[in-house]
Amino acid sequence: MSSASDIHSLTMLIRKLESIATLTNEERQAILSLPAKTRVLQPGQDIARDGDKPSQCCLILNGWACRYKVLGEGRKQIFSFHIPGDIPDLQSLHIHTMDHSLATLTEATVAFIPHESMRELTTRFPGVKAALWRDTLVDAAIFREWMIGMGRKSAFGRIAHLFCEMYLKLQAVGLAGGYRYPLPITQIDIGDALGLSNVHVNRTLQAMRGKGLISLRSNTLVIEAWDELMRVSEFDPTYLHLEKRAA
Amino acid sequence: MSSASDIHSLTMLIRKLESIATLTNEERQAILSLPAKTRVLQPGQDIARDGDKPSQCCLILNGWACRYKVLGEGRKQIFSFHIPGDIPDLQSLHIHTMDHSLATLTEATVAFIPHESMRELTTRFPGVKAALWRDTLVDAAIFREWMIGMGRKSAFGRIAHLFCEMYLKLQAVGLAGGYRYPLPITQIDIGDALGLSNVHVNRTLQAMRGKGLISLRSNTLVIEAWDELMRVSEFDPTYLHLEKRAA
DNA sequence: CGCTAGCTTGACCTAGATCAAATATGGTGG
DNA sequence: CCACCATATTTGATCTAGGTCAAGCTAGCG
Repeated sequence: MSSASDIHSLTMLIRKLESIATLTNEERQAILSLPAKTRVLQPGQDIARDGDKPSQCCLILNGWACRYKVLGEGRKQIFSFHIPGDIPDLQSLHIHTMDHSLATLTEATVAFIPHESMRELTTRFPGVKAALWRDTLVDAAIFREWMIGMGRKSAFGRIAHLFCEMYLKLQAVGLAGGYRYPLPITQIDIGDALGLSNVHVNRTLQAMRGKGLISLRSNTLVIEAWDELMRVSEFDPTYLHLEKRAA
Repeated sequence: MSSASDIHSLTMLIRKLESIATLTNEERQAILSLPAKTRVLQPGQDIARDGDKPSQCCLILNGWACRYKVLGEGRKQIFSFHIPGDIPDLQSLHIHTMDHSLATLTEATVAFIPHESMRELTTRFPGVKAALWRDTLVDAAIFREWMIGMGRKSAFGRIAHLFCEMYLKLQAVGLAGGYRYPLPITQIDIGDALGLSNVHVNRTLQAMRGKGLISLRSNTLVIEAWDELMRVSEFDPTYLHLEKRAA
């Protein structure tokens, strides 16, 4: 059942989908009437675990989450960071067993939407289905871009690329502007995402500060030289497939 | 228009889709009646290039292909290997601009299917649409698994993992069995896929041969110790989401 | 005010890169 | 059948980005 505040929260999903696709008024209305149960989660809490068979999707309303998998001996790989508007486990609609885990990185507000409701929605509105499929494809495009980083870029380029990517993603849903945004994750998280040790992330961040590319204090990232940051990281935003191209 | 030989070729697509989903008789029939233009391509030929806006999908009937992107200074990242039954540019249905390239690795037979025909098919048969969406999601799962390799595994583990993965994928469409398969790619290709230099790929392959895990001569890979290969590469086939689980 | 999670620094080490040259190998044309 | 060529593979020597280990430091919070 949707309450007044849930309706506001589903606006976040509309904003996200409209950053990569176009929706009709009817489709927006239908999304707004999705039933969603909202919960506030603590940082570091698992939302879905490797092996689970979820019966609902989760929409991030506030805070950050990540998808990850742990291997032996404390090795961990983060696959993606998720921000408000994202449905990080959208794939569970079509792939019934989780092959990785999903957890909050910060305190987070999330809305749970039953698969059943999602299926009704996508059956009635093929345009919404297309937008969601497209979202999973953009997701895959981001994975590919991270693969380039881990396969062929230096630590410096990888981190710089991540900072560019998150800026555009946040900006697309109205959560960043003026080349600055809240970055509420640890250097260990950055390392686990990019295949680096926390020590090396730390040293590389200092180098980036030293070159005047960024400043990062108390979880606020300021990009001091956007063009240069894009250049050194070989960042080309095409792969995000944003409808309204940002600066 | 489909000729007799095209009908045979679309069987390959059915086989692939049935490895990850179930199809009704009606759906199989509809797939068989897709129009497809078949062509034979030389090795190393681009099928679609970064920046293109394709109006058709390409189905691999014979040979191998790969998706890749080139950066400056000869650096190249291969994102995926594709084998018969795959539609490597399926995403072009929903993402209109290519953000990477697609090329043959060997001489290859491919069938081109107009987007329009794919759209008709998926509109009439939601089950086929679901199977194709699922295919793009499995694709993304494979990207994630490669990310684990590049981020957190040794060269040895990465190559071993690739060998396990390709065996199950080939087996799923009937192109491998008895722990052996044709591997018609160079050591440079393997390096470009896994983020390694050709020299190091070579040395690692020798180590794998030395340990009696594989043999590889004249483009034929024999897995001499499947269990051990799985173990050293931390290979867990769950992420392939195959309907009929292989050995 | 003290605890704890995160950040920073230093010393040292290693997997894998790079560079350069030598061999295979598999066609091709004669 | 052979000589030739281009493409792969293999080997050796050397180098470096980034890992590992261990110890301080700092800041926010109860």
